[in-house]
Amino acid sequence: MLASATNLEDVRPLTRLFRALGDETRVRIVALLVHGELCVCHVEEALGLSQPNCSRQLGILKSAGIVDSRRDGTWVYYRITEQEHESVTNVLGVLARTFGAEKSLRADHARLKKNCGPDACK
Amino acid sequence: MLASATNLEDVRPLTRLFRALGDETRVRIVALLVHGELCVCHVEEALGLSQPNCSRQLGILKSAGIVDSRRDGTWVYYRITEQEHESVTNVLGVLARTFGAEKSLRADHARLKKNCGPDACK
DNA sequence: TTGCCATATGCAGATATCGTGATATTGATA
DNA sequence: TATCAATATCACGATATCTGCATATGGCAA
Repeated sequence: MLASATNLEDVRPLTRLFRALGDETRVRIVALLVHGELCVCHVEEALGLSQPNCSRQLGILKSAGIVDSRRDGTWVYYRITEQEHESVTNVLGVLARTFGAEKSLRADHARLKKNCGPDACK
Repeated sequence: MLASATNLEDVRPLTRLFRALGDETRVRIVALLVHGELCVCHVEEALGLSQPNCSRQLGILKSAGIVDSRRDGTWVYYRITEQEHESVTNVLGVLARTFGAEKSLRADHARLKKNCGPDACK
């Protein structure tokens, strides 16, 4: 039976990914994080998001397994996670190639990251 | 300014794609169509969808620009479309590689397609 | 401890999405 | 023309998503 061949096991991880990325803000966040980890306040500033909204979108990406976070004092840094499913890795790879090529963005990103210290936010 | 670097023009086509694929049923449909075009009734049967639902999902994929359709008599055949944006093509390529590798699925698909004639449905 | 900063979460209203049953449309055929 | 088969759409209720405001948490420093 065909229905069983397209089994849900194969489809679910991708659906989960797509659902999480089905939002302009979150795609922009991932496009940023493709260049390396960033703390919340800089994503917030870079994309012009409100603090609660930024935190929430990152939370959604995190619970979808797309990003992970580490705490450093008061700051929380988010980065794109290593993936379990190859197909998911590949889709994220497309994003990396699509947005990773923009040198100006990468430079901005590096500057932001460098400045991410006690006096960097606000 | 960083916000302008991650410009919406780059992000929108991908967001549109992800949004359309952020549903299990639609990923399964795309996984089927990766092997070639199919008429509605066979997608319906293969995935165990109600007729209105199947037509609706295909409509959503179509208005998202992921699939296209041609009419042949009473039947309407859907297929995956050539894409304008390279990033979108690449994501669909991942799906093709992910689901295109399943030989059994492809065989089922070929059989279904072959049977798609006056007496094939129901 | 107190106070402050960065981040997270609860709540609420507006909006969007999903799936179903009923109905409309379109094309082939008699 | 009438009729049937395949597909599309409408109307609806149930459910989920999005975002702002207010508030809570967690860490640091005085």
